Amino acid sequence: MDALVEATARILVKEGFEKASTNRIAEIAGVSVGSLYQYFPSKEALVAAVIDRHNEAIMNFVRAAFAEVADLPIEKAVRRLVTVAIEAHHIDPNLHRVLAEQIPRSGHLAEVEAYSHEIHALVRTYLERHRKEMRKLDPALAAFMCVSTIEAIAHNTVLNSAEMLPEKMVKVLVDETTRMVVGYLR
Amino acid sequence: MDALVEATARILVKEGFEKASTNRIAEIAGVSVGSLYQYFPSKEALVAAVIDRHNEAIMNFVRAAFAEVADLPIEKAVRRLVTVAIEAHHIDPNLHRVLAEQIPRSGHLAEVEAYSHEIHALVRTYLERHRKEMRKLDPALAAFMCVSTIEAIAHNTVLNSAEMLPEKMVKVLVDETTRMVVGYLR
Amino acid sequence: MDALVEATARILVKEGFEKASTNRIAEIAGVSVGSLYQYFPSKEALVAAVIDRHNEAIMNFVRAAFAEVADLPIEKAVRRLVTVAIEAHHIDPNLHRVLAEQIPRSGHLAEVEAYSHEIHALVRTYLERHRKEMRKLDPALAAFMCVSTIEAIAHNTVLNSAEMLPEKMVKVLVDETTRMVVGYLR
Amino acid sequence: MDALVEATARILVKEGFEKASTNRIAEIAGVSVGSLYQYFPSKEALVAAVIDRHNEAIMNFVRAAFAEVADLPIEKAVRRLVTVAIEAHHIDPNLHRVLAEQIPRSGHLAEVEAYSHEIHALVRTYLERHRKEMRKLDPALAAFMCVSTIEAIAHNTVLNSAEMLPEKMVKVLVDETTRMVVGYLR
DNA sequence: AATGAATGAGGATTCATTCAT
DNA sequence: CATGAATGAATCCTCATTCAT
Repeated sequence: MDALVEATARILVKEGFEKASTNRIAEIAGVSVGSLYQYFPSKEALVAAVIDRHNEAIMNFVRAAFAEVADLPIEKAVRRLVTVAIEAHHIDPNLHRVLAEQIPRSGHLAEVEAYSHEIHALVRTYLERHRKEMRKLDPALAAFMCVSTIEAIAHNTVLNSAEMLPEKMVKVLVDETTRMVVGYLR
Repeated sequence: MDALVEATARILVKEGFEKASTNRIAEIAGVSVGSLYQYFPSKEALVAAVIDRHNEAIMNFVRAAFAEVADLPIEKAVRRLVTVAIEAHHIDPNLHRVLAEQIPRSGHLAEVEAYSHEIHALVRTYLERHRKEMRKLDPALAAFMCVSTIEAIAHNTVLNSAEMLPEKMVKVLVDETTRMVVGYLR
Repeated sequence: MDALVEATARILVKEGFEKASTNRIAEIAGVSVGSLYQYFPSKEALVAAVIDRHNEAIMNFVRAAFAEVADLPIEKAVRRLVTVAIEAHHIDPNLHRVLAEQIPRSGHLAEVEAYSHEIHALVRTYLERHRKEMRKLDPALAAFMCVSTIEAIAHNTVLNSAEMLPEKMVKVLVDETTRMVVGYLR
Repeated sequence: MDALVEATARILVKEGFEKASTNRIAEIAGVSVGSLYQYFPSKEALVAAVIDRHNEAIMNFVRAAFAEVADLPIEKAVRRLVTVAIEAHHIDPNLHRVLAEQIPRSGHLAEVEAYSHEIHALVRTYLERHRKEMRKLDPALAAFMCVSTIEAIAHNTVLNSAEMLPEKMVKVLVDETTRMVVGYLR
């Protein structure tokens, strides 16, 4: 039931993980607990479904971006990818935050790491195709550097921006991040 | 009681947050639950104390590093700070991981953000003192970029390195991160 | 539906009473829960059907034995009946055991007692027909004594023999039981 | 807490196993569920305690009887033991019935079988000491026959007598059982 | 007649917190 | 000060039963 995943996400965001009891989730989804357990074998499985749905949504953005960017020169490519990273974090920032907290303890690290690996692989592939535009560097290492940097800036920008930064500087941040990453690669 | 904070940290690391019941913590600390509540008004307060102790330990490293580095040129300073960031993540990586998960849900975000602000301020101060070595840039923005980048790489290196990177590349990583950050600032 | 009774018996034996949910029974029987409730008004009714089927199977043995034995002298008759009692416990020993546990709590004591009465009546009838071969005794009382003794030994032999007795002593046990009962009657 | 065992026994007898929820038991015992779990790790452990208490009470009768009877000739000894068996079944017949149902499914068969073994051993020891009064027979086998017979008659007498027998015939039943068993042994 | 999704009361168990001693 | 027995609300999950299709 899609309503159950939706309800779980909503409660996770609005009331936190502790309040997300299976009975409450079922109630919000408009079904009975019994029905919940007809579709999901455990609370954990429900949370896993939420995580997956969210990650899949993000990955759709990301995969599309890499396709788009495959033949672009690094400056343009990085700019686009940074923009996409920030956009991706805007998909559902509050859910993203809650899930970031829940994932490690929910035993879904494995699934999430699969996405992480995919992103590293995509970056690495791009870097290898465009190695002539860059200085000599180890593709795996460079991928790690780029992913860590872009991901962190996007994460902090979207999740903490009100606290840490003058608002509405996304354009500037994209510029800066692009500069940092491209400077590093060249 | 310091033993209580220690016991909490130990259980958090060894058995996870779910197993860290107040009764269990008191038992490990060698006192009674009653005594626990004599010193800490709630479980949350105990966790807060653990968070604080850990952050204080990290901040000691960090503050010392900034003192050390205040007059160094940016290349040397950044290299030292990156090294310290990685070392700081090594203080108690498992506890760090658990706390990173617990903090947002424990309502202690505020305390943690104070440390975050302090670090941003330290970086910003350094950058302002050394602005002649750099291109023209907004100190707050540059601080945000540097802290995000260094913190992310240190975090990912220490917590996930086995998964993502060939081991024992700390030296290389410090070089690369330094290059990225310095390249960005200049 | 006979498949339902069969499925119930199978689950009762293989997975125990706790696992025998109506949904599971229906699944094993290859029908839907709805169909189950078309044929049996409740889970209890299903269990009752299993009990009945099992008791009927046993009673067929027993009735046949009494017919066979009606004109035999007591020594031969008792030997035959003891043998049959043990054979009857071999029909489906595991089901027998599970049902022995379930019957009292399932509220089917009444049905089972009807079979018990029938057996007592059969014994009593035999004893009355053969009273010349015996000492003077109250037929009801003697029937109670004989049935209790034979049933208990057959039950313990089949259900616990591995624990309590050297194996393969059935022949000896029949001899002994016959001796005890005949000695009592004469 | 003894009140908990008592409450469990009472509920088991008065309302059946299905109604014996831990919350209900705690309520009847006059404590909270939490306290129940302070003393017993699970519902099963509580039931085990009830079983043990009941078996211990019975075994006190039985052990005393065997001590008393050790040097008596078989006629007197058997009469006494039969009487004690019936008395023992009178200790708490309703509880006895419920437990007889619960034991096999509660996984406490092992404990109960220990008592069974003890009784067989006591009988066997008696028989060996008095073998001169009897025909030649295998002590283990004879013990099995005697225990099965006496136990069954006592059980049926106490638990089903209203259904199966004219009441108040205990004296007669003791006579008959003694006759049957002594006749068998001699 | 058959289906199987939906129901929801109920059960075992945990744990932060209190308070009489 | 310290203790730890006692509390009971809250949680996850099961299962007999119903009923719209």
